[in-house]
Amino acid sequence: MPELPEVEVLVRRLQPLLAGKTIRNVEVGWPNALAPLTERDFANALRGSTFLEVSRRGKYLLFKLRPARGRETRLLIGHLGMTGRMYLQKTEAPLPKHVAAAMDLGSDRFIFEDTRRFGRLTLDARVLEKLGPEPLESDFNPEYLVSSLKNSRQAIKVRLLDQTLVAGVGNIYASEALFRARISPRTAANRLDAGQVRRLCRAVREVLRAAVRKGSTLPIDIAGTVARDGLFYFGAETGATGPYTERLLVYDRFGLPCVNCGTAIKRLVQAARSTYFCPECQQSGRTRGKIS
DNA sequence: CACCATGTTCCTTG
DNA sequence: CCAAGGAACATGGT
Repeated sequence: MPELPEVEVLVRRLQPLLAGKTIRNVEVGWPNALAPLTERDFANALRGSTFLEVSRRGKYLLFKLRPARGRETRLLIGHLGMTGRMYLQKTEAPLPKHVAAAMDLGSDRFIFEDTRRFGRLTLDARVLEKLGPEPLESDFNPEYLVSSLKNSRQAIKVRLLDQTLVAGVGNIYASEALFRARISPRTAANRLDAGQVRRLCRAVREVLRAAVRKGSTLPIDIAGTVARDGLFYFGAETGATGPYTERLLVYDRFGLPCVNCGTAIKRLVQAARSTYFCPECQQSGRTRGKIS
């Protein structure tokens, strides 16, 4: 479930559930998720620690912990990869099949499960150093974007996925942002004019903010009485009516009519990832073609 | 068997 | 040194 909005919504929901809880024990189902720590070092470091605060940086979840001994707080860092989920379940409940790590909190158990195993949960904070600005903060602005894009001939869609440019945009919201900015995903980054960069900057912020807003109103089952929550892009699991239905305007809509002009949405592959766009609304180069 | 999937990192090539 | 492309990581769904 992992782009910035999904992580943000998850963080907001985990915060009140975890704050003040102490880790009594740790069970590990997939030691590689903890790298470079070993299973034993990980468990020893966490056992007895208390959750102070849950926050986010890009697509990473940040768990601030007060250790059992000593005054230094510690930072546990989570990444959901492609299929990671985090939630609480009752201690008596059976562990899920693809559990990477589970933390016993007393009456609850904090679960990190991940079928595809691209996710991570580690005390190694180096990954955070390389991240670019937060897209919803003020240092992500047109001036920054102009100067960051001017020396790259890479397609703008591919640039948006670079977490050192901006932290938290993934494959889905990259397509969505370009659609809203009416920019072709194939345009070389250094060929965007100032107006396009300004539109793109605003589109990225709006698309992410809107997704956080929608996710925040969803009745997801983070407490884990049901194994799955509804916080997913396609929303199919809990009956995708209501707020989900029109969440994504181009992503995964190949062949379907553009919501602006009715032209069939196209799909292309860039950097081995699918890109969806409207060939009519998103033309490369100058602002040619009709505007809706 | 084929191809697809919300992500990141490492290696190679130019 | 950098930019860009591709493979690798691993599993499941269609």
